[in-house]
Amino acid sequence: MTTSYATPVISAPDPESALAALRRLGMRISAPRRVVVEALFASPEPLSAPEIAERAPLALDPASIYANLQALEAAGLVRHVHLGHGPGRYMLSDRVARDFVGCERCGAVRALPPSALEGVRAAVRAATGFEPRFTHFPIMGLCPACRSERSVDG
Amino acid sequence: MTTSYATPVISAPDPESALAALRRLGMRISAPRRVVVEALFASPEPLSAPEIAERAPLALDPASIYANLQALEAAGLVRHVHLGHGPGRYMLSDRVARDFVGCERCGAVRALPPSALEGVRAAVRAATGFEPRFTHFPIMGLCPACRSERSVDG
DNA sequence: ATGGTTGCAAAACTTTTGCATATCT
DNA sequence: AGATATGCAAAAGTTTTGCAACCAT
Repeated sequence: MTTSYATPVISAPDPESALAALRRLGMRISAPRRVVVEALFASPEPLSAPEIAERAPLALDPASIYANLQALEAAGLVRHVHLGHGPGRYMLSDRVARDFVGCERCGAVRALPPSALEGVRAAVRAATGFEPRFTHFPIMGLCPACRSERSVDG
Repeated sequence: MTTSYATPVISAPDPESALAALRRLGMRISAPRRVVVEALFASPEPLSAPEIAERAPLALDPASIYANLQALEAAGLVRHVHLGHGPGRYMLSDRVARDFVGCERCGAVRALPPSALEGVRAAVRAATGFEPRFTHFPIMGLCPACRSERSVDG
Protein backbone atom coordinates (compact mmCIF):
# COMPACT_ATOMS: atom_id res chain seq x y z
CA MET A 1 0.00 0.00 0.00
CA THR A 2 1.76 3.09 -1.18
CA THR A 3 0.30 6.56 -1.33
CA SER A 4 2.00 9.01 -3.60
CA TYR A 5 1.71 12.65 -2.69
CA ALA A 6 2.49 13.88 -6.17
CA THR A 7 -0.36 11.84 -7.66
CA PRO A 8 -2.92 14.14 -9.24
CA VAL A 9 -6.49 13.55 -8.15
CA ILE A 10 -8.83 12.24 -10.82
CA SER A 11 -12.20 13.87 -10.49
CA ALA A 12 -15.05 12.34 -12.46
CA PRO A 13 -18.82 12.81 -12.27
CA ASP A 14 -19.70 9.18 -13.02
CA PRO A 15 -18.16 5.74 -13.55
CA GLU A 16 -17.96 6.06 -17.32
CA SER A 17 -15.97 9.27 -17.26
CA ALA A 18 -13.72 7.84 -14.56
CA LEU A 19 -13.04 4.79 -16.70
CA ALA A 20 -12.39 7.00 -19.69
CA ALA A 21 -9.85 8.95 -17.66
CA LEU A 22 -8.16 5.72 -16.66
CA ARG A 23 -8.05 4.57 -20.25
CA ARG A 24 -6.40 7.86 -21.15
CA LEU A 25 -3.71 6.97 -18.65
CA GLY A 26 -3.06 3.76 -20.55
CA MET A 27 -4.94 1.50 -18.16
CA ARG A 28 -7.11 -1.31 -19.45
CA ILE A 29 -10.76 -1.51 -18.54
CA SER A 30 -11.56 -5.04 -17.49
CA ALA A 31 -14.85 -6.26 -16.05
CA PRO A 32 -13.49 -6.45 -12.47
CA ARG A 33 -12.03 -2.99 -12.76
CA ARG A 34 -15.31 -1.57 -13.96
CA VAL A 35 -17.15 -3.28 -11.12
CA VAL A 36 -14.80 -1.90 -8.47
CA VAL A 37 -15.11 1.61 -9.83
CA GLU A 38 -18.89 1.35 -10.00
CA ALA A 39 -19.09 0.09 -6.42
CA LEU A 40 -17.10 3.07 -5.19
CA PHE A 41 -19.30 5.49 -7.13
CA ALA A 42 -22.41 3.83 -5.75
CA SER A 43 -21.45 4.07 -2.07
CA PRO A 44 -21.56 7.25 -0.02
CA GLU A 45 -19.49 5.45 2.62
CA PRO A 46 -15.90 4.31 2.21
CA LEU A 47 -15.78 0.57 1.41
CA SER A 48 -13.42 -2.21 2.43
CA ALA A 49 -12.25 -4.78 -0.09
CA PRO A 50 -14.61 -7.45 1.30
CA GLU A 51 -17.51 -5.01 1.10
CA ILE A 52 -16.73 -4.32 -2.53
CA ALA A 53 -16.77 -8.06 -3.17
CA GLU A 54 -20.18 -8.38 -1.50
CA ARG A 55 -21.75 -5.71 -3.65
CA ALA A 56 -20.23 -6.86 -6.90
CA PRO A 57 -22.66 -8.30 -9.48
CA LEU A 58 -19.98 -10.82 -10.44
CA ALA A 59 -17.56 -12.86 -8.34
CA LEU A 60 -14.33 -10.97 -7.74
CA ASP A 61 -11.12 -12.49 -6.49
CA PRO A 62 -9.74 -10.70 -3.42
CA ALA A 63 -6.35 -10.47 -5.07
CA SER A 64 -7.88 -8.70 -8.04
CA ILE A 65 -9.77 -6.29 -5.84
CA TYR A 66 -6.62 -5.33 -3.99
CA ALA A 67 -4.65 -5.10 -7.22
CA ASN A 68 -7.32 -2.81 -8.60
CA LEU A 69 -7.52 -0.64 -5.53
CA GLN A 70 -3.77 -0.18 -5.65
CA ALA A 71 -3.81 0.67 -9.33
CA LEU A 72 -6.74 3.04 -8.91
CA GLU A 73 -5.04 4.71 -5.99
CA ALA A 74 -1.82 5.11 -7.95
CA ALA A 75 -3.85 6.62 -10.78
CA GLY A 76 -5.38 9.14 -8.40
CA LEU A 77 -8.99 8.03 -8.60
CA VAL A 78 -9.09 6.33 -5.21
CA ARG A 79 -7.85 6.95 -1.69
CA HIS A 80 -8.09 4.94 1.51
CA VAL A 81 -8.36 5.61 5.23
CA HIS A 82 -7.80 3.50 8.31
CA LEU A 83 -10.71 3.97 10.67
CA GLY A 84 -9.70 2.39 13.92
CA HIS A 85 -9.49 -1.37 13.79
CA GLY A 86 -10.87 -3.25 10.83
CA PRO A 87 -9.80 -3.21 7.22
CA GLY A 88 -8.74 -0.22 5.18
CA ARG A 89 -11.64 1.59 3.53
CA TYR A 90 -11.53 2.96 0.01
CA MET A 91 -13.32 5.87 -1.59
CA LEU A 92 -13.15 8.23 -4.56
CA SER A 93 -10.40 10.74 -3.92
CA ASP A 94 -12.37 13.79 -5.02
CA ARG A 95 -15.11 12.89 -2.62
CA VAL A 96 -12.69 13.34 0.18
CA ALA A 97 -11.01 16.65 -0.16
CA ARG A 98 -12.16 16.52 3.41
CA ASP A 99 -11.00 14.93 6.62
CA PHE A 100 -12.75 12.36 8.78
CA VAL A 101 -13.31 11.76 12.46
CA GLY A 102 -14.16 8.23 13.55
CA CYS A 103 -15.82 6.81 16.66
CA GLU A 104 -13.85 4.04 18.33
CA ARG A 105 -16.92 2.59 19.91
CA CYS A 106 -19.72 2.53 17.35
CA GLY A 107 -17.73 3.00 14.17
CA ALA A 108 -19.48 6.20 13.20
CA VAL A 109 -17.63 8.31 10.67
CA ARG A 110 -18.12 11.97 10.12
CA ALA A 111 -16.78 13.83 7.11
CA LEU A 112 -15.73 17.33 8.03
CA PRO A 113 -16.17 20.46 5.97
CA PRO A 114 -12.95 21.45 4.20
CA SER A 115 -10.53 23.25 6.50
CA ALA A 116 -12.55 22.40 9.61
CA LEU A 117 -9.35 21.02 11.06
CA GLU A 118 -7.06 23.86 10.04
CA GLY A 119 -6.81 25.12 13.57
CA VAL A 120 -6.20 21.63 14.84
CA ARG A 121 -3.48 21.08 12.28
CA ALA A 122 -1.73 24.27 13.28
CA ALA A 123 -2.00 23.38 16.95
CA VAL A 124 -0.46 19.97 16.39
CA ARG A 125 2.32 21.44 14.27
CA ALA A 126 3.09 23.96 16.98
CA ALA A 127 2.93 21.43 19.80
CA THR A 128 4.87 18.63 18.16
CA GLY A 129 6.70 19.64 15.00
CA PHE A 130 4.79 16.90 13.23
CA GLU A 131 2.66 17.66 10.20
CA PRO A 132 -0.59 15.80 10.85
CA ARG A 133 -2.34 14.09 7.94
CA PHE A 134 -5.84 13.32 9.10
CA THR A 135 -6.64 12.06 5.62
CA HIS A 136 -4.98 8.68 6.00
CA PHE A 137 -5.27 8.04 9.73
CA PRO A 138 -8.22 10.13 10.87
CA ILE A 139 -8.68 11.36 14.37
CA MET A 140 -10.39 8.70 16.43
CA GLY A 141 -12.44 9.31 19.50
CA LEU A 142 -15.95 9.06 20.83
CA CYS A 143 -18.89 10.45 18.92
CA PRO A 144 -21.40 12.59 20.85
CA ALA A 145 -23.73 9.60 21.28
CA CYS A 146 -21.00 7.41 22.74
CA ARG A 147 -19.43 9.92 25.07
CA SER A 148 -21.62 8.87 27.96
CA GLU A 149 -20.66 5.21 27.69
CA ARG A 150 -17.84 3.74 29.68
CA SER A 151 -16.15 0.97 27.75
CA VAL A 152 -14.75 0.75 24.28
CA ASP A 153 -13.61 -2.01 22.02
CA GLY A 154 -9.96 -1.44 21.68
CA MET B 1 -9.29 -6.22 22.80
CA THR B 2 -11.36 -4.29 25.27
CA THR B 3 -10.26 -1.19 27.07
CA SER B 4 -12.11 -0.26 30.19
CA TYR B 5 -12.22 3.39 31.07
CA ALA B 6 -12.97 2.80 34.71
CA THR B 7 -9.86 0.65 35.14
CA PRO B 8 -7.51 2.18 37.68
CA VAL B 9 -3.92 2.57 36.51
CA ILE B 10 -1.37 0.44 38.32
CA SER B 11 1.81 2.39 38.84
CA ALA B 12 4.88 0.43 39.92
CA PRO B 13 8.57 1.34 40.04
CA ASP B 14 9.84 -2.10 39.01
CA PRO B 15 8.70 -5.53 37.82
CA GLU B 16 8.62 -7.03 41.32
CA SER B 17 6.29 -4.40 42.73
CA ALA B 18 4.13 -4.64 39.64
CA LEU B 19 3.84 -8.39 40.09
CA ALA B 20 3.07 -7.91 43.76
CA ALA B 21 0.27 -5.54 42.83
CA LEU B 22 -1.12 -8.08 40.39
CA ARG B 23 -0.97 -10.79 43.03
CA ARG B 24 -2.91 -8.50 45.35
CA LEU B 25 -5.61 -8.40 42.69
CA GLY B 26 -5.84 -12.17 42.84
CA MET B 27 -3.83 -12.81 39.70
CA ARG B 28 -1.32 -15.64 39.55
CA ILE B 29 2.29 -15.01 38.72
CA SER B 30 3.42 -17.54 36.17
CA ALA B 31 6.74 -17.58 34.36
CA PRO B 32 5.26 -16.21 31.09
CA ARG B 33 3.48 -13.45 32.94
CA ARG B 34 6.66 -12.43 34.73
CA VAL B 35 8.55 -12.42 31.42
CA VAL B 36 5.97 -10.22 29.70
CA VAL B 37 5.96 -7.74 32.57
CA GLU B 38 9.75 -7.64 32.64
CA ALA B 39 9.94 -7.05 28.91
CA LEU B 40 7.62 -4.09 29.18
CA PHE B 41 9.60 -2.64 32.06
CA ALA B 42 12.83 -3.11 30.10
CA SER B 43 11.72 -1.28 26.98
CA PRO B 44 11.41 2.50 26.65
CA GLU B 45 9.44 1.92 23.44
CA PRO B 46 6.02 0.33 23.20
CA LEU B 47 6.32 -3.34 22.17
CA SER B 48 4.23 -5.55 19.92
CA ALA B 49 3.42 -9.12 20.92
CA PRO B 50 5.98 -10.56 18.48
CA GLU B 51 8.63 -8.20 19.86
CA ILE B 52 7.90 -9.37 23.37
CA ALA B 53 8.36 -12.94 22.18
CA GLU B 54 11.72 -12.07 20.60
CA ARG B 55 13.10 -10.55 23.78
CA ALA B 56 11.82 -13.24 26.10
CA PRO B 57 14.46 -15.44 27.73
CA LEU B 58 12.10 -18.39 27.33
CA ALA B 59 9.82 -19.47 24.51
CA LEU B 60 6.39 -17.89 24.83
CA ASP B 61 3.31 -18.99 22.96
CA PRO B 62 1.64 -16.13 21.06
CA ALA B 63 -1.70 -17.07 22.59
CA SER B 64 -0.23 -16.74 26.06
CA ILE B 65 1.32 -13.38 25.27
CA TYR B 66 -1.98 -12.02 24.04
CA ALA B 67 -3.86 -13.53 26.96
CA ASN B 68 -1.39 -11.89 29.30
CA LEU B 69 -1.51 -8.52 27.60
CA GLN B 70 -5.29 -8.57 27.84
CA ALA B 71 -5.19 -9.57 31.50
CA LEU B 72 -2.55 -6.96 32.30
CA GLU B 73 -4.52 -4.32 30.46
CA ALA B 74 -7.69 -5.23 32.34
CA ALA B 75 -5.73 -5.02 35.57
CA GLY B 76 -4.55 -1.52 34.68
CA LEU B 77 -0.84 -2.20 34.39
CA VAL B 78 -0.68 -2.10 30.61
CA ARG B 79 -2.10 -0.05 27.76
CA HIS B 80 -1.79 -0.29 24.01
CA VAL B 81 -1.72 2.06 21.04
CA HIS B 82 -2.16 1.60 17.31
CA LEU B 83 0.60 3.44 15.54
CA GLY B 84 -0.29 3.48 11.87
CA HIS B 85 -0.10 0.09 10.24
CA GLY B 86 1.51 -2.82 12.00
CA PRO B 87 0.55 -4.59 15.17
CA GLY B 88 -0.74 -3.03 18.37
CA ARG B 89 2.02 -1.89 20.71
CA TYR B 90 1.88 -2.36 24.45
CA MET B 91 3.42 -0.35 27.27
CA LEU B 92 3.13 0.31 30.99
CA SER B 93 0.12 2.51 31.57
CA ASP B 94 1.79 4.87 34.00
CA ARG B 95 4.51 5.53 31.49
CA VAL B 96 1.91 6.95 29.21
CA ALA B 97 -0.13 9.48 31.03
CA ARG B 98 0.95 11.15 27.85
CA ASP B 99 -0.16 11.13 24.24
CA PHE B 100 1.82 10.14 21.18
CA VAL B 101 2.31 11.39 17.66
CA GLY B 102 3.50 8.93 15.05
CA CYS B 103 5.20 9.35 11.69
CA GLU B 104 3.49 7.48 8.85
CA ARG B 105 6.64 7.33 6.84
CA CYS B 106 9.51 6.36 9.13
CA GLY B 107 7.57 5.05 12.10
CA ALA B 108 9.01 7.59 14.52
CA VAL B 109 7.03 8.01 17.70
CA ARG B 110 7.12 11.02 19.93
CA ALA B 111 5.70 11.08 23.43
CA LEU B 112 4.22 14.46 24.25
CA PRO B 113 4.37 16.28 27.53
CA PRO B 114 1.13 15.93 29.50
CA SER B 115 -1.56 18.29 28.26
CA ALA B 116 0.42 19.26 25.16
CA LEU B 117 -2.66 18.36 23.18
CA GLU B 118 -5.21 20.08 25.38
CA GLY B 119 -5.72 22.85 22.85
CA VAL B 120 -5.97 20.32 20.06
CA ARG B 121 -8.53 18.32 21.98
CA ALA B 122 -10.66 21.38 22.56
CA ALA B 123 -10.40 22.38 18.91
CA VAL B 124 -11.52 18.95 17.74
CA ARG B 125 -14.39 18.91 20.21
CA ALA B 126 -15.52 22.31 19.00
CA ALA B 127 -15.15 21.46 15.32
CA THR B 128 -16.71 18.01 15.37
CA GLY B 129 -18.54 17.20 18.58
CA PHE B 130 -16.29 14.18 18.90
CA GLU B 131 -14.18 13.64 21.99
CA PRO B 132 -10.78 12.69 20.64
CA ARG B 133 -8.75 10.02 22.43
CA PHE B 134 -5.21 10.33 21.18
CA THR B 135 -4.15 7.70 23.68
CA HIS B 136 -5.45 4.73 21.72
CA PHE B 137 -5.20 5.94 18.12
CA PRO B 138 -2.55 8.63 18.19
CA ILE B 139 -2.33 11.42 15.69
CA MET B 140 -0.39 10.25 12.65
CA GLY B 141 1.48 12.49 10.29
CA LEU B 142 4.95 13.29 9.08
CA CYS B 143 7.78 13.94 11.48
CA PRO B 144 9.96 16.99 10.86
CA ALA B 145 12.59 14.85 9.12
CA CYS B 146 10.07 13.32 6.73
CA ARG B 147 8.14 16.46 5.84
CA SER B 148 10.34 17.14 2.86
CA GLU B 149 9.84 13.68 1.38
CA ARG B 150 7.18 12.99 -1.17
CA SER B 151 5.90 9.44 -0.79
CA VAL B 152 4.61 7.46 2.14
CA ASP B 153 3.84 3.85 2.79
CA GLY B 154 0.13 3.72 3.17
C1' DA C 1 0.64 -9.50 -30.77
C1' DT C 2 1.79 -8.21 -26.34
C1' DG C 3 1.83 -6.95 -21.97
C1' DG C 4 -1.50 -5.51 -18.56
C1' DT C 5 -4.97 -8.20 -15.65
C1' DT C 6 -7.15 -11.98 -13.86
C1' DG C 7 -7.86 -16.02 -11.02
C1' DC C 8 -6.17 -19.56 -8.28
C1' DA C 9 -3.35 -21.19 -4.78
C1' DA C 10 -0.54 -20.35 -1.14
C1' DA C 11 1.29 -17.69 2.32
C1' DA C 12 2.36 -13.78 5.67
C1' DC C 13 0.83 -11.61 9.65
C1' DT C 14 -1.80 -10.37 13.76
C1' DT C 15 -5.02 -11.96 16.83
C1' DT C 16 -8.59 -15.14 18.68
C1' DT C 17 -10.64 -19.45 20.26
C1' DG C 18 -11.15 -24.21 22.10
C1' DC C 19 -9.52 -27.51 25.01
C1' DA C 20 -6.77 -30.65 27.65
C1' DT C 21 -2.99 -30.23 30.74
C1' DA C 22 -0.09 -28.11 33.94
C1' DT C 23 0.61 -24.96 37.78
C1' DC C 24 0.07 -21.27 41.04
C1' DT C 25 -1.77 -20.29 45.61
C1' DA D 1 -7.94 -28.98 45.80
C1' DG D 2 -9.44 -25.72 42.76
C1' DA D 3 -9.27 -22.03 39.85
C1' DT D 4 -6.30 -19.96 36.64
C1' DA D 5 -2.92 -19.85 33.13
C1' DT D 6 -0.35 -22.38 29.66
C1' DG D 7 0.59 -24.67 25.27
C1' DC D 8 -0.85 -26.55 21.12
C1' DA D 9 -3.67 -26.59 17.25
C1' DA D 10 -6.73 -24.50 14.43
C1' DA D 11 -9.02 -20.64 12.58
C1' DA D 12 -10.48 -15.94 11.35
C1' DG D 13 -9.53 -11.80 8.78
C1' DT D 14 -6.85 -8.72 5.83
C1' DT D 15 -3.51 -8.35 2.51
C1' DT D 16 0.40 -9.93 -0.45
C1' DT D 17 2.84 -12.82 -3.74
C1' DG D 18 3.82 -16.06 -7.57
C1' DC D 19 2.48 -17.66 -11.75
C1' DA D 20 0.09 -19.53 -15.79
C1' DA D 21 -3.70 -18.26 -18.66
C1' DC D 22 -6.45 -14.70 -20.55
C1' DC D 23 -8.03 -10.65 -22.91
C1' DA D 24 -8.19 -5.54 -23.82
C1' DT D 25 -6.08 -2.61 -26.89
